[in-house]
Amino acid sequence: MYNIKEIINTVIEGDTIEELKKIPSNSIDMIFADPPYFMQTSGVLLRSEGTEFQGVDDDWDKFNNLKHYDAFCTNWLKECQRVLTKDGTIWVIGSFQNIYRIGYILQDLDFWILNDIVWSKPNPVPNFRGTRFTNANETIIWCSKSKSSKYTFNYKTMKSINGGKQMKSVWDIGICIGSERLKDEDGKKIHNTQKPEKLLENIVLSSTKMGDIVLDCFFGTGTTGSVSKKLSRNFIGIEKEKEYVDVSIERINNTKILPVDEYINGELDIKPKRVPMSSLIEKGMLNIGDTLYNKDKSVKTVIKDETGYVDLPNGDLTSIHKSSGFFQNKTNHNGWEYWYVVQENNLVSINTLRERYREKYL
Amino acid sequence: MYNIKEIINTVIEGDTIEELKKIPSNSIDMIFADPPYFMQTSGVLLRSEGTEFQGVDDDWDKFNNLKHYDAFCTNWLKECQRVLTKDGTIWVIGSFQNIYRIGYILQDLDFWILNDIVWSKPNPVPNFRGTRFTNANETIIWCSKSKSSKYTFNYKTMKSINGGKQMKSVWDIGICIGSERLKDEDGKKIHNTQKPEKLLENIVLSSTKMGDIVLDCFFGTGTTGSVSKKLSRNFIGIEKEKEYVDVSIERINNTKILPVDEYINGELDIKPKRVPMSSLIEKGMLNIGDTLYNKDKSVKTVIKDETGYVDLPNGDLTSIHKSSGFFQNKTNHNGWEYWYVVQENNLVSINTLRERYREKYL
DNA sequence: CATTGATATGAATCCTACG
DNA sequence: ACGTAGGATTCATATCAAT
Repeated sequence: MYNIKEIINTVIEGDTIEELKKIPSNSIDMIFADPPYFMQTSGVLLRSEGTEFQGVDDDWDKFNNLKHYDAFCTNWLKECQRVLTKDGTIWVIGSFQNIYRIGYILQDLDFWILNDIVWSKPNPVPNFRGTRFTNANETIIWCSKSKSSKYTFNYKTMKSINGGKQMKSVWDIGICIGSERLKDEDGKKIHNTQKPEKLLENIVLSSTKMGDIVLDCFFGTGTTGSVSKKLSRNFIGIEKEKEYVDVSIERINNTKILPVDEYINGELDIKPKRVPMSSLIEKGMLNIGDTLYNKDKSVKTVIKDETGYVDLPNGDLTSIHKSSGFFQNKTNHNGWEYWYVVQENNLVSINTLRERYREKYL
Repeated sequence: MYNIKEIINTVIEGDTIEELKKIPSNSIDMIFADPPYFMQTSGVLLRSEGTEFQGVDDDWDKFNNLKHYDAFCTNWLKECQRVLTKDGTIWVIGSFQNIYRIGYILQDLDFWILNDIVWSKPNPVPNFRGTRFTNANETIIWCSKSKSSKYTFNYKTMKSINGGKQMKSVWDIGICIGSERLKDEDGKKIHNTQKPEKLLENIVLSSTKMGDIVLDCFFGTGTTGSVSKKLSRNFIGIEKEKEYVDVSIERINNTKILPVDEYINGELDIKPKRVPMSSLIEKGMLNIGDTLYNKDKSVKTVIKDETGYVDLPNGDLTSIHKSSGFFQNKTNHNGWEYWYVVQENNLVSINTLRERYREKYL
């Protein structure tokens, strides 16, 4: 069994399942997995001008049949579930050839699907023969370890990155080409399925915090490691092929850690400490007997006890939240934004008092 | 067992699996299926202003667990496979809650996936609580009955509709709202999951020919029937709920058949009849012993026999296609466009001779 | 009539820290 | 583990009223 501290920010050369078995349980915050797709391609595919299209024809993508592929995936996904912390999440990318096997197995293992992200490619490989729609998408399934996991999702960070709108499950990202694509001395691509960094940036920024441990058990050229380093996360890579291990280590060594900004440190998603009404009363910022008003003073109530409960017209005692809901005839309620109090002849929001409390005492 | 002619362009009220069993084998050209998604929602979901979101809470979407759902889907998908013609195709739509069950079962039943289409929604329901990425996509899996099916795909029709570019597997289509959404007298939506007609238009136009029989075994409000009628295809609907049956019949009666155009009749995808070299020789348009040249006359060969085989420099006999490939040092080859023959002192493309043959004899 | 603004709503696995 | 209270949360489009 590995000591987790000794394998952090390293690439382990070895078989995915064998190496996963050596990682301690409940030690990994997030996993990204880009397994073999089992493309089941056969023969050569020619472009219309007669040249040969270089698709995925690697030995690592060969399986005897779907059932073998299922067994393989069940094995490594079980180990992934074991090594994840209880609130950890896993992302698995695939295409129509394999993603239905992956999704089915994930559900059978009681992973809980949070989203299925569509990687929509503006520049996909066209369908050379005109036999189908251009296959312009891959799917990334995002799951928590279990239904009850309190997973990390940096909602406001992603909303801000997305120009102030909720980020959707469809991501338009170009395939990995140009200078980002790793090539050997002859200019030949080193790996057939290198993923674009933008894809991993979205994944890492949305589902991890600074300092988290990200595991990629099909490391390839190390995109996950490089992006994790850039964004001040820790990574662990597992990769079977020595050639890829060497390439990824060099790539990560050449990667610079970015200056920490509000997206990287996730400050937009830090939740302020909770403040109960009783704390304001305890500090004398509010008092039992104080009258609370809504903004236009058309509604009022009185603080009745040290917990901050107020009275309703029928005499019931209840929280500032329930009471604000009652007076607005709504089922929800945020009393902090509804109620005001008169202090020194000014109408002051109790939310303002809460902010003062946080500044002074937290 | 139904007589297929008697159920064409009708809506059958009844249980999906029971009614499918009464449809003759190998009788249906295309199936569109929009099964229950088994959403597994619970409780109420409130918008931030406090009103309740009206999601899918119909009895037809309730199952005990995933295994029951799997068994249900296996049953109806098996019947679908039986009723499809050998070259028939099926489209099944779903969301992340169920589509991995569907895709897995389809593959286990030896359906052959042709594409997974992403229905990308510009106007999805937002995530009210900020807990995930906005779920902005559904998936439609398109399969042929078997790997060897010679399925219909109107490639050029779809390319033309798409402004001259190959149509991709990602479709941007808005959800069904406004006047297209069927409502009752009180203005309430009749069905919780009515699909947009644009979606079905793409499906019907791409994968069927005029006059084909389209089956929808979860007919709902009859979008499939209405679109099929508009586009001069035949439909059969199966629907359990009498309310939906009545609504769909009225809807289809009010649907007008569109004037047949080049998209509806699929003329862009009509393939010219194949003409063997032997036919041109038989009709005396070419003769054994004729010399064939490439366009600049730098390469030549001679027709050696009645099948139209020509000789290579090494003496081998081979087809016009293989030989044109040989001289261009390519693995592919279209001999019709490469070779010319001298007739009445003019260099004439053998492709021109083929066109003359088609005009005269086909 | 054109424009602006308020309101309604759609396949949704939609909260969580603390006691 | 479970109940409770604190507290956070939406986008595109259609319709209709008001200007």
